[in-house]
Amino acid sequence: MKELDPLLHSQLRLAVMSILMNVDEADFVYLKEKTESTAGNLSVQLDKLSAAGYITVSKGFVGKKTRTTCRVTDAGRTAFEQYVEALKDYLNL
Amino acid sequence: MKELDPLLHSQLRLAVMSILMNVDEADFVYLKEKTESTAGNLSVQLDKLSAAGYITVSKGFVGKKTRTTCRVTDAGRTAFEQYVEALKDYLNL
DNA sequence: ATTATTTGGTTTATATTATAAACCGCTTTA
DNA sequence: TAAAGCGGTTTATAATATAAACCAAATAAT
Repeated sequence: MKELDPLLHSQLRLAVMSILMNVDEADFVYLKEKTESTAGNLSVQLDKLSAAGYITVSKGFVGKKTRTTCRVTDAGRTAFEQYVEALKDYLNL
Repeated sequence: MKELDPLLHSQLRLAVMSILMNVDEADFVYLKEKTESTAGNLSVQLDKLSAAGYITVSKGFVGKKTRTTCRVTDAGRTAFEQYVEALKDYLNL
């Protein structure tokens, strides 16, 4: 049985990656709403994905307010796809 | 986004359930080999699945040696199927 | 026949993880 | 100018996964 990438095998990180796979970019507030997570938890998990090189996190401004934007990287995309393939074995798909 | 049953969202427990979904029953030694897990880890995770009512664990003898046999219950089957459906959303399947 | 060794596990300790709570700086509103 | 919100981060706590240590019974070796 293939190993399941532990970085992706976490509900919140997987949800974030899943969203980012489908949109060009998404900001912190959007991800928080979509995933129904707390800000603290989301912040931590984004850091981990970022540290792993699976996403990029960039901070900018929209007017006077800060805006944190996330994108999936090529490495993240590949990791996600491999994770999906590995999971299929487990799910009998 | 649907919640992912935390009992199933664990590599080893998922592997065990995945195996049990396909065979009528499987014993401890077989599960250990197939999942490449340590006995301690497997023992703990089988207990959890059993406590949740997802599997039954029965101890018997084959000759003079003990034999621990596991089967998935109807509740386990249902939970597994729901988990798979929920995951599909995340994986974009 | 007694002393290893192996088999089939369980229990307990530890490291990792997920999660929430508390906090912080900046803005807007009262 | 105080207080309330927004957009987060940091830190503490609870839960989880995992391995290490252990145990009893059976088999093998001396």
